[in-house]
Order: sequence, then C-alpha cells, then structure tokens
Amino acid sequence: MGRQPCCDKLGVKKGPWTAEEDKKLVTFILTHGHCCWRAVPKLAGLRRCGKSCRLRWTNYLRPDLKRGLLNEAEEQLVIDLHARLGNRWSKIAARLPGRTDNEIKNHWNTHIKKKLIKMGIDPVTHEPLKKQETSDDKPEAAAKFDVNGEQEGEAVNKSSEKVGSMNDNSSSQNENYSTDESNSRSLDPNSDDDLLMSYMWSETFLDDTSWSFPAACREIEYGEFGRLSSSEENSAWLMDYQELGEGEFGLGNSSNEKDTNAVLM
DNA sequence: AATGACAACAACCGCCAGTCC
DNA sequence: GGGACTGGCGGTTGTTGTCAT
Repeated sequence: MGRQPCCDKLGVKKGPWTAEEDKKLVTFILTHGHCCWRAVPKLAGLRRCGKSCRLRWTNYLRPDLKRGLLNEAEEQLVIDLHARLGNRWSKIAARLPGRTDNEIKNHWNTHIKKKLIKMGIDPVTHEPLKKQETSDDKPEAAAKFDVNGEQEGEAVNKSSEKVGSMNDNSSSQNENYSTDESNSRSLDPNSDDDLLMSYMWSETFLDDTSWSFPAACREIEYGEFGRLSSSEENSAWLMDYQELGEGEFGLGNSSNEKDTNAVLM
C-alpha cells in the first residue's frame, strides 16, 4: 500500500525554476486554471512535480503578490500575530495581503528572529530572555515587542497607521531598510526577476488593459472546477481578519486603535 | 584577486487533514 | 468505514549573493 508519490520521481526536474518554465506555468494556469496540480506539469509541458508547480505559483508567480522585503508595519504585524498564533505561517500570511507564508517564514527566520534576540526577546515565547542569555540587552525595553526600540504604544500606533496604507506603495519599502544592504537585490526594479515578471505579465497576459487576474480566472476556476475564484481567495485574509475582530491588528479605523492597543498588550 | 564565512531566499520534503469513491 | 488521493502546512535544505579577510 502506501500513498502514491505526488509525482513520478523519474524525469522530474528539481532546483531553481527557469524563466521558460515560469512562463509555461503562468500561461497554462491563466488559460486553463489548475484543475488539479498533479496534472498541471504534464498538461503545461513541464518536467516538474505538481507540488513544485503549486509552490512556485503560490509563492512566486501569483500576480497579486507583493515583492520585496516586508516593511516596518508588516514586520510589526507579523510579530504581533506570531505572538498570538505561533508558527502558523499560513494564518499569519492570510492577514498580510500579497504576502506568502513562505515569505513570512523566511523573513521571520532571517530577520525578525535575530532582531528579537538582539533585543532580548525570546522569538518563541515573546517573553524577555533571561539576563545571562542577553548580557548587554535591556529586557525592559525588549518586553515591548518593538522592533525599532520605540515606546510600546507609539510603536503600535505607528504600526497601525502604516498597515492601513501598506498596499499603496510597496516601493517605499526601501526607506524602511536603509541599513539593510541586502535589500538592493530583491527590490531593485531593474533586477532580472522583476524584468522577467513584468515582461511576462505585460507580454502574455496584460495585453488587455482591463485585465484583472481574479476576473480572468473566475470563469476558469469557479465555473469549471467549482473552486474559489482568486478574488475570493484574495479576500480570505479579510474574512479571517474580520473573524478575529475588526481593527484588531491595527487595520481598522482610528477609533479602534485604543482597543487595538489593548488587545496587543 | 581569491576564498571562506555568512546571510537571504527559493525550493524541497514529509506529514497531515479533508475529500472522494 | 477505510483506502486513495490531493492540497496545504511547517520545517529544513540548497543555492546564490555579499561581505570580510
């Protein structure tokens, strides 16, 4: 017995995706949808595992994704959510539109975790680390979940303000990481990847200026396969957010901010 | 200039839950 | 009810780029 592997291991390519593969996958999904991921590679002419196709699509090729590092507000939100939800990256990602669980997980492991440790906060429990573990840190400041060393309330308020507008201009992310030299790679608008993506989307799918991915997929996914349309998938985070209480994470209007802060304490 | 160490991120792997038959 | 199958999740690894020496 035993379950069938997700793909035929023989002849399946691994490793980084090429531009050609990306284009094939995007073209296929946008024209046919993904009836079942297992069938996608075969139908799309890819020598890839279906799972790999799904990951590539959800983590990298989806048109509604933001690119680049998380900005200050998003980072603060991730910390807040992690304190409440733990390593449930998909749940956290659901509350950050345009971000993927993988992206957030990576960002957590490479940036936030270190920041918290540096500040004397245990990234797992979000409690101050023991003194001996952080000899030259200041636990009293650390306990405030504040990445920037600001005062707690101020930080949360700032977070709230920024989250509300964080979809507006992802390019401003650079400003928040002026000290992070690694930024230049992923945020460089002239990077090969971005060029590729913009080419793919403009060349292949954006000819029609009224193009909207959710709309384009609605018939395919919803009609043919009874799946959620992407627009509905995109709004799933909002539904979750509403479940937890409007404005709970600083996404609500300013009148909720007081309560928001209370919740976050 | 070479190279080793480190950082960042993309991708893979194994497991699990849900669904179908 | 239970096996087969799929999609999703979280942990981990591999690859690539950058920095320091």
